[in-house]
Amino acid sequence: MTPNPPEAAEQARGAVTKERILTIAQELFCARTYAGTSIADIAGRLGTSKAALYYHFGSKEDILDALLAEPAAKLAALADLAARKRPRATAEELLGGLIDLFAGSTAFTAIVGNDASAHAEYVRRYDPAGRVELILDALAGPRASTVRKVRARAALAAAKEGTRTALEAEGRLSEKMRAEVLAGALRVLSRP
Amino acid sequence: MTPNPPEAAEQARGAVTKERILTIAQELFCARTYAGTSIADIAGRLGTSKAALYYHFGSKEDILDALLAEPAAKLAALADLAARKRPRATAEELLGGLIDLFAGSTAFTAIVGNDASAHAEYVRRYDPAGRVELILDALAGPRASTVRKVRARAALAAAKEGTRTALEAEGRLSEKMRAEVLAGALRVLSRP
DNA sequence: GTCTATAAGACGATAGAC
DNA sequence: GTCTATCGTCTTATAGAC
Repeated sequence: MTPNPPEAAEQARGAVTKERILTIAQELFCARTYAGTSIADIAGRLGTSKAALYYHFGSKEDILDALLAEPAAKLAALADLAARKRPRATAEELLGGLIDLFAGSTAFTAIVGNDASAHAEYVRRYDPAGRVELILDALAGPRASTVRKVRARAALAAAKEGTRTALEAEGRLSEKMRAEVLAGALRVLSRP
Repeated sequence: MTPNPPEAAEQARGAVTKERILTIAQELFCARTYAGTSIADIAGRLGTSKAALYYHFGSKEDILDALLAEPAAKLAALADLAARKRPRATAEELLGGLIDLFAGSTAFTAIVGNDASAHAEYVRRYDPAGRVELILDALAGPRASTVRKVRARAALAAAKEGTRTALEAEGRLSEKMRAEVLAGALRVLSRP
């Protein structure tokens, strides 16, 4: 990955820097959107020059890539689950899977359905099939009415923002909180 | 407003152009974020030069201003309601008021809580007091636990996305849909 | 009210030294 | 692996003609 690997120690330092870049980029992309964050902003926080940053990543898009590739793959798996016929996936499984996805990547949470500038890029590269919409369809049910579509979208939003808030308040998503958020999202989806 | 008003007809044409600019800007800011939309983008859709656009608005920020000033004032009124002691505002009143706000301005819906690039600007100019947080506190109740805060944030998100989806599907928010979205948001807020 | 032309700077990205 | 210096492009915004 790193060209001409010189020594184990230097390789390790490079990997650390790469991780730091991703952490900073995640924070800034979330706080100011992808389009609103410049390479200079990231380099400034990193304490290096822009050129140093380009040693680790070939482009600004590559940084976004590195942040979204893993959650995108997980989303694809969840979409497969949503498309499964029998046994049909339950709302618990789908919303629970989304909650775990949101808990696993704040960048994913901030970008999917929020940051349209990064979202366009994300869709082009990872989700040409519109997997979020696929999961929403599964949540709403076949040939869903507008009311059911509205409920599905609202449930997803509740799952997302609930997870984000819990994560912000407690640093991690405890089992208890996960159950709480999931129960809330399920209550939006269908009247008890 | 328009410098050196020449004739009623020309003034009217100017007002129409100004409205068109706002419509286009709203669409683009929502689709690509504020930071991701350039003056050239707007002028391109408008079919004029960038300079023509600057005749109607002094800056890019002024366009955002024109889109957010009215909903921001309504939000302030809602925050006053949230701060009222007796009779204390109900969750129905607060979430219903938010739904009406979301229904009244897609720009507000897209920006508040989503587009961080515009949100920072919005907060600086219109909401230094953090009125959304004030309403969330009222929804969660005094000295709220994390669970209650999570529920409040999830309810707000459900109200927002529910409204957005209904508006997208039917062009307007019917009374029936408003009641449906409100009921959903209330179900997240507290178990029945 | 709209145009062309252009200023002044930020942007993503690269070259080449160390 | 990081630097300085720079390229070309895009950005917001203005000047001045029509």
